[in-house]
Amino acid sequence: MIQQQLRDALTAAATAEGLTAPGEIGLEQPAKRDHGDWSSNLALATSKQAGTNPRELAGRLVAQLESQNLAHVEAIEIAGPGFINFTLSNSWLFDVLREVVEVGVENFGASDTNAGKTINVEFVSANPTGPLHAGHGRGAVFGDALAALLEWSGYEVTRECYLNDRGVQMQTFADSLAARKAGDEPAEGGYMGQYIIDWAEEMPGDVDPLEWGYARALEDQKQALASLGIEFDVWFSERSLVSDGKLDASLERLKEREMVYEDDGATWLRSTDFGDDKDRVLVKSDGSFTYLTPDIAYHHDKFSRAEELVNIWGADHHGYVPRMKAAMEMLGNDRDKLDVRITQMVKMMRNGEEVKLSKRTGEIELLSDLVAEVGADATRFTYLLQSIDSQQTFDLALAVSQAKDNPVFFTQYAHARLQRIRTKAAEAGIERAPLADADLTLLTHPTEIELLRTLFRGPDVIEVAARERAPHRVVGWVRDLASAVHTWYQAPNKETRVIGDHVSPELAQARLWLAEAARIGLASTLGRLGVSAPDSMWSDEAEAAMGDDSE
RNA sequence: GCCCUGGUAGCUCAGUUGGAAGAGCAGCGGGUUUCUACCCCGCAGGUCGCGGGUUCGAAUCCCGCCCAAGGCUCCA
Repeated sequence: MIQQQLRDALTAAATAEGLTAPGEIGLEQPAKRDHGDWSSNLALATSKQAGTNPRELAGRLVAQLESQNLAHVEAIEIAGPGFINFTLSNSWLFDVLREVVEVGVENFGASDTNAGKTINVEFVSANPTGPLHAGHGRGAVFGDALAALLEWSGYEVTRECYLNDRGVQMQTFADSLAARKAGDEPAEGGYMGQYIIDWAEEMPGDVDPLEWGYARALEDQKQALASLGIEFDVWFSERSLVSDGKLDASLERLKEREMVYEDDGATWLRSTDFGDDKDRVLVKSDGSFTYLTPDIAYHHDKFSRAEELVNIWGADHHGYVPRMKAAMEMLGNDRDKLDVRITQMVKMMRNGEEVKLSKRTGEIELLSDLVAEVGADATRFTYLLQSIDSQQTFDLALAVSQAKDNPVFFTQYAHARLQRIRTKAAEAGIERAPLADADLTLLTHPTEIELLRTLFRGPDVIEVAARERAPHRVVGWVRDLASAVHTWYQAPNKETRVIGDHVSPELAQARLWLAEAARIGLASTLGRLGVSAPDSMWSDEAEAAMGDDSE
C-alpha cells in the first residue's frame, strides 16, 4: 500500500533527524490537486520536539526523503505552514485497479479488523400493535445497513428485533380491535387508526383479539420489512422473559446487589447512582412492571449472547439511554459495550406538502405504501443519504425521478452504463482479455486517473464508516464514484471511448478493465447497502418504445 | 428548568484521530446528443449560529449564550 510506504519513509526521515515520529503519522489526500497526491503534517507535529520552526524542519525532512529515492514519487514539496506534499506518478494507481479486480465484488472493502468479535444489532422493535410507518423505515434501513457494514469489517453479526408482546399496550390494542368489531369507538386512549377498523373487519368473531391482533400486526410488519429486503436472525419475545424466569432472575440480581429499594409501595432502581438523573420505578405499587423492567432483563440477556450491543432507537427514546446503561452496569455488564444510536425524525414530502406520520390522525404514511410508491432501492438509498443525527426530509417525487438530481438513479445509472459498455464492446468484437496482459499505463486521461483515485479511497471510507457506525459515509463515496464514472464516460470529444476507430485494441483493453474495476466498486457497495446494481435502467418495454421513437 | 440532536454556499446536506473550507441542486457562461437517455466543462457564491478560551494551527476540543426539532409519567 502506498500510504504505508510513505509513512515508513517519513518515519525513517524523522529518525534520521534524531526525532521520535508519532505512532500514527498524519497522511492524507488533499482536496486540492496542487497540494500533491499525498500530504503529511509530520513537520508541524514534531517541530516543537525539534526545537525549530515547521518549515525549516520540513526542509530537512524533505532532503532526507529525497535521498531515499522512493518508488512512484515524482516530487516532494513544502507548502503552507510546513506540509510535506508528495506528487506521485500514476503508476501506483494501476496497482489499485489490479487489487480491486482481484478481490472482486464479494470482498471489495472487506476487512478482518473485527474478526472473531460478536455483535448484536437490535432495530425496528416496534410494538406489534399496528403496521410500520415511514418513520420506522429510517431506523429499519439504517440498522440493516449498519449490520452489513459491521459484517464487512469482520464482526459476526446478529440482527435482532424485540417484540413488546405483553403489557398494557397489547391490551389496549386488543380492546380497540374488539370495540371496532362491536361497531364502537375505541375507549379513551385507544388506537384510533384506520387499520384498526380494517383489521377488526378481517377478524373472525370467535378469536382472542389480543392473540389474533398480535399475529396480524407481526405478519404485516414482517411483510413490510421483507419488501425492503430486511430479515432478522432473532425475533425476541418479551413474554419469553417472563415464562423462562429471566425477568425474575434479573430483578432478583438487582435486589441482591442492593440496587433497588421500596418506596410508596413501589420498587425503585437506584439509577441515579449510575448516571441517570432520577431513580426509576421497576415494579409499580399495583404489582405490575413498568416497561423498563423486562427491557433490562432483555438487554442483560443480549449481553450473554454477544460481546457488543448496538440499539437503534427513535429520537423520542433518547432519554431512556442513561437508565438502560445504568441498569447494565448494575448487573455487571460493561456499559460502554452498549451503543445506542438515536435516529432523528424524518419528514415525508410529496409535491411540496408534508405527509403526516401520526397514527392518531389516521393519515398514516405506511412503510409498505412508501416501498410500493418509490421502490425498495430508492427507499433504502434515500434513507441512507444522510447522517441519522440530522433530521431528514424524504422527497417522494425526487426518489422516483429519472434525472441526475436523484442520487439513486444517478448511482445505479453509472453501473448500468459500465455494463452497457462491456455489452456493446462485445458486440463490436472486443472481448476482455486477461488483466495480466493489459497495458494499464495507457490509462492517462485525467478522468481515468480521477476514477482510479476515487476507487482507491473506497476501502478506507468503508473502514471509517464501520468504526463511526455511519453508513451514510459509504453512500457519499459511492455517489462520488458514480460521479467519476459519468465524468469519464462523458469526457469531451469522445476522448475516453472504448469503442472507436481511433482507439487502439490495447487502449480498449485497458479501458474495459478500468470500467470493470469501477463496476466492482459500485456493485459491491450498492449490494452491501441492500440496493441493486442493475444492468439497465429501463424495462425491456421502455427500451423497445425508445427504439421506436428513434426510428 | 434539565437531557439530547441539529445550526456550514440561495436550497438540501457532507466534512475519522484538531491541519490548507466541500458536493449536489438552483444561478450565469460555454459545449455535447453518444458506448441510446435533461449530459459534460467552467464561473460565481461562505463572519462554518454568536461570543470567549486552549493551540503553531479550531467547522472540529472546552466554557457561555441564541435559534430549531425531540424527550423529560408508578405511559409505552
